[in-house]
Amino acid sequence: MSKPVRVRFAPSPTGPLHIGGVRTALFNYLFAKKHGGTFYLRIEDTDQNRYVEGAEEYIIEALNWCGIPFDEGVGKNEKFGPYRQSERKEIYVEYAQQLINNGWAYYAFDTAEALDELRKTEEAAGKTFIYNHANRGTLDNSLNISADEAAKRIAGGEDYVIRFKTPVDETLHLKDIIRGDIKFETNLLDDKVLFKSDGMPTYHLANIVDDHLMETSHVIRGEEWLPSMPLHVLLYRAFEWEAPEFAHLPLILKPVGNGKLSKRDGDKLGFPVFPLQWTNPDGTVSAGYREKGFLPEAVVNFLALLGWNPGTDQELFTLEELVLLFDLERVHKAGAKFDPEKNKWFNHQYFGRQDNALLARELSHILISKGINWPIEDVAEVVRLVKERATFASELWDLSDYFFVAPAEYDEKALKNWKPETNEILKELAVVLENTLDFSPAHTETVVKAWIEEKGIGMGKVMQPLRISLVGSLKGPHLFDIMALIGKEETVSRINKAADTL
RNA sequence: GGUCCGUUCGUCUAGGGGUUAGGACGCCAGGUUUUCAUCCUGGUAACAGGGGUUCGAUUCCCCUACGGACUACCA
Repeated sequence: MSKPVRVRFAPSPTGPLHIGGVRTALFNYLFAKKHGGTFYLRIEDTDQNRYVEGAEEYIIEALNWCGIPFDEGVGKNEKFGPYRQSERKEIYVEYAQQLINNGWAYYAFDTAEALDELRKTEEAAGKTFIYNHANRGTLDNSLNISADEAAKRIAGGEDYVIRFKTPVDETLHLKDIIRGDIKFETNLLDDKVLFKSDGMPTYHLANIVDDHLMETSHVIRGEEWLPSMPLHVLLYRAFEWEAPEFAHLPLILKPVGNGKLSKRDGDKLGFPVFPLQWTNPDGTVSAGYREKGFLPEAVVNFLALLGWNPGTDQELFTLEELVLLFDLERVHKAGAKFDPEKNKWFNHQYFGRQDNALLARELSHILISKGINWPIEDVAEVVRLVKERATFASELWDLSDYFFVAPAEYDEKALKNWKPETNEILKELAVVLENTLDFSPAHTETVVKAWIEEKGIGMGKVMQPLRISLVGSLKGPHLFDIMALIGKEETVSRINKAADTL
């Protein structure tokens, strides 16, 4: 590996970035950083029909949110720019011409309709139509007419495309870093369109030209590109360029059933498949990891382990560790089913490590919207007590509402053990607490336990009703911690209210 | 249909010619927590099938089955 490592993420701005795309970007990023190389972003917008407003910005924002920003790309260190293929049109024209001149490509005048017709007839006969060496001599292209005539037709405004003249009778032995050796027969390949009649190159031409011009050392992309690898390698040969190394990543599959992960799976099973929320053209909104409360570290960690692992039992990694350990040779070959549960587990891991003060600020927003005004230090203390129960910040309110608001109703199931004498016990306890000056958890615990001992009643007979009085149900952190936070007055009031109403 | 890729617990995966086939998620049980959750401990569960090669194959080879991708003037 003498060349400096330069890898790219090259999405099409046709909509929000899919989680599979994020993983491709991540692996490129990790590989680049691991080898002290460059990770660049190229926008492959050669299909004007599929261009979607805002998609490019979305991609950039998503990469940034994930913590895997590009080093070079649109609007950033444009050393090899422009990085938008739509702005590189003339470059492709030039290279397409070069291919024509060297006999590696030819003009084809066949209309889309004519080709469709051929496909249909072949299919009806149980065969597959492929535009290649077997029939290019009989179709409407420049191979079958003189150069003058071809030039005349083009000058006359006739629509044409440029097709690759695939070599014949050759077995290609290709190497993929992940999959090893792969063989292809050139005779089975088709003469792909390199240049469209609308004046734009197809993916294949633009991709090869740019990867070369932008000095790409490794092409790391999804498995769906594997079938076009022979074409790409052949193109490098036609241009007499050194080809980069290739690595085709396994796909991310549906959690249940067969096939690759799609937007609909997320909707159906209730998890996001996009990093950031996205508003579709029809007004519907597709959920995003960020808006659902996932932490970027958790998403990255989970994605990194989908198809790769370092060979140890470690599951939690910082980005730095991933960079250090990442190795394309250790990428799994088979597709991986997306597991929303494990995804959540990762979030829970990272969620619990967050700073209490930071989470307190998030919870405060909710409190304020509900007209509750607590000192931020106390909110932080609440967070400290409940956060291990949460996977997302959005759960914080439901897990802690009783700190801020006295229970409006009591859980019926919890009331099963409520005895006739319970009300009397609570009344007495309220008095005891009323007369307790130090309301710190340690002290109230001593006081209450001593009182229980003295009364000679069971712990459960007191603690359970006490919890119901304060919380409304059988859940939550230690009661004495709760009491200290809500204060004596509130504690006594809640106990009396329960004793009076239940 | 054709081409290519793939196949270890339900899921993500480690492993590799001789292992009690390891870990994680999930699930179940026990413990801690006088509650719930967390946490801890334990349990459940896998080499797709058939042929070879070999003293021995889950591991290497072949076939079959199954899964996937591609098969556009989309990327």
